[in-house]
Amino acid sequence: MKASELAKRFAVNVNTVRHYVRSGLLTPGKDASGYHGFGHEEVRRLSFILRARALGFTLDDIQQLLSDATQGQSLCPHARELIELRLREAQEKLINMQALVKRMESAVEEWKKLPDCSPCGDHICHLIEGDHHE
Amino acid sequence: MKASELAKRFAVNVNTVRHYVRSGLLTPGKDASGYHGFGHEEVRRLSFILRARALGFTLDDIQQLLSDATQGQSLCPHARELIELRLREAQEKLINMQALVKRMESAVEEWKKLPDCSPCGDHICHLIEGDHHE
DNA sequence: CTTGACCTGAGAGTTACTCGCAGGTTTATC
DNA sequence: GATAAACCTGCGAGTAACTCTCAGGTCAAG
Repeated sequence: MKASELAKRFAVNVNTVRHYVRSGLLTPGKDASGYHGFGHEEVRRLSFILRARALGFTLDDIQQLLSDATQGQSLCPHARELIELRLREAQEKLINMQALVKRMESAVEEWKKLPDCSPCGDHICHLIEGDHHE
Repeated sequence: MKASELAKRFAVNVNTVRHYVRSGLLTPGKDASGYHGFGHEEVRRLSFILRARALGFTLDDIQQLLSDATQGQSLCPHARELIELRLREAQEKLINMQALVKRMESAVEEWKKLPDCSPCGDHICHLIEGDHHE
């Protein structure tokens, strides 16, 4: 199976597959003419990668887990540890995003009540510099 | 005023100031020995940049707005347009983040009930590949 | 046998910093 | 007045996870 076929099968961009190959997450063989040969093993690996990605693991985490697996270890303890870390990070990021969206929404609302500013020496833009979103 | 003094005044990393200089957002003069000279104008610009950044504008947006301003135009219409765009993007990102955090939280909960997997030929990790978070 | 479709690896671009480096400057000490 | 510590400078590279583009190789059809 070639990269493009694998990509189609999982509905991902072919460049994503190539990126995973380049990063060492996938290690397809090669046929006589230099084309990739993705087999069962690679299909399973990509499936695993996409699942893990959807759970918030970084590609580097996934690389570590796969490397645990090829050494015959159970990767579960490692996976449990990592997901808790990534979850905490994601929760923090979420809180920041929520605050940002709130700031942006209230700025949009406030700005509706304000006229456009004419340029003057004191400020660059009273909408952005105003104190209505402090 | 040198870069480090400006940075301290706004409590940002001095490298951030330098980054803004490199990107053309700040355009300090130079003194005889090659050190930056940040004056009132630059202080005002940095203040504007930080406010705009906190409202979700990208540095490229801010560059555009500042360039409008130096051409004597009112940048408000442009700012209104841009913030609506960035807000839509941020809302979408927020929704994705919320979904991700939810998936992660329920995975962590589910995994508590499951034992570590022993390696077997059928899967890489049943926690990650399992169907409990579909 | 040529055209067009497809494949490959490698390199660069994205965002907004952040860090490290080599070399120049200023200040304090002896 | 020499020297060392503590600054400053621009520049290059690294971060995450792709995505795009490119030149060059391969293959099937007409």
